[in-house]
Amino acid sequence: MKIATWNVNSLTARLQHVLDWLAANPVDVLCLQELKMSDDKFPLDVLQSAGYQAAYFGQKTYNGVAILSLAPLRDVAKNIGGFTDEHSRVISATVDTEHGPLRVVNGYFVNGQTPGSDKFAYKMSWLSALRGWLEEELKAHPNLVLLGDFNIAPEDRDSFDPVGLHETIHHTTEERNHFHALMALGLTDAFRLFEQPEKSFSWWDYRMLGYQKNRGLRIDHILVSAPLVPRAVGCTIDRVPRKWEKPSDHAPVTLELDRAG
DNA sequence: ATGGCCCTATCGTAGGGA
Repeated sequence: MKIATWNVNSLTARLQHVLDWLAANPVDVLCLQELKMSDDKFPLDVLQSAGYQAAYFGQKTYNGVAILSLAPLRDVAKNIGGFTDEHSRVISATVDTEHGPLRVVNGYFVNGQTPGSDKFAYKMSWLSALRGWLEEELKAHPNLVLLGDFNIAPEDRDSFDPVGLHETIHHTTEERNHFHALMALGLTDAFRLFEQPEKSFSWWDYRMLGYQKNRGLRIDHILVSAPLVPRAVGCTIDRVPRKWEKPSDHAPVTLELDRAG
């Protein structure tokens, strides 16, 4: 089965791209971030017509996350347990696979704007809350995948300019420590389980011909719990939709579990 | 050298993104 993540930068603006991408890449589960719409605007009908069920958690203008799935979704939960958040940033659900239940945790992590800012402080407390909550979630759900837009480039090789952007947003030691703390819970960066091209990124700035010059960051991730590691057979970034007209600034990332069949 | 785009909300411009 295949599970993917994609920050679409407005589902209103990108609905046709999502439908086109799913038609070409019929993944079992697609996690979306930055819906930028309230729940009453969610295009459930058209997604169902494409064969997908959906759990969604939106808000007006900003943020918003959804899980699309060919198979039924159950036990849907919103945001981080025990953490009061005015933003709609996390949605979780369980999908039943041939190898048992899979808990899917889809997150639109805080951007943080600038180290030292209030928004950066919010990012740090949000990440701390996420870690504490996930520690318990992993006990309840051994087969767990945490995926989404992390807004963290975990290593220097995940940035087009690690020297020039040293200790700037997405590159700070504090953010990377949080990423490592998630891995210390027993999560593995699925992308790095496999050989990958150098300068593999999942986001490129709209400005400065970012995509054309491959000035990007790898900030969209799929982390898997220990029982899923031997089941992983591939993890790839699909740059194709980044070349489409009026694209999202992010590309989808896909993990394949349990070789098709 | 600097900043250069896109989306939303809303109708000229501001906030946010990364």
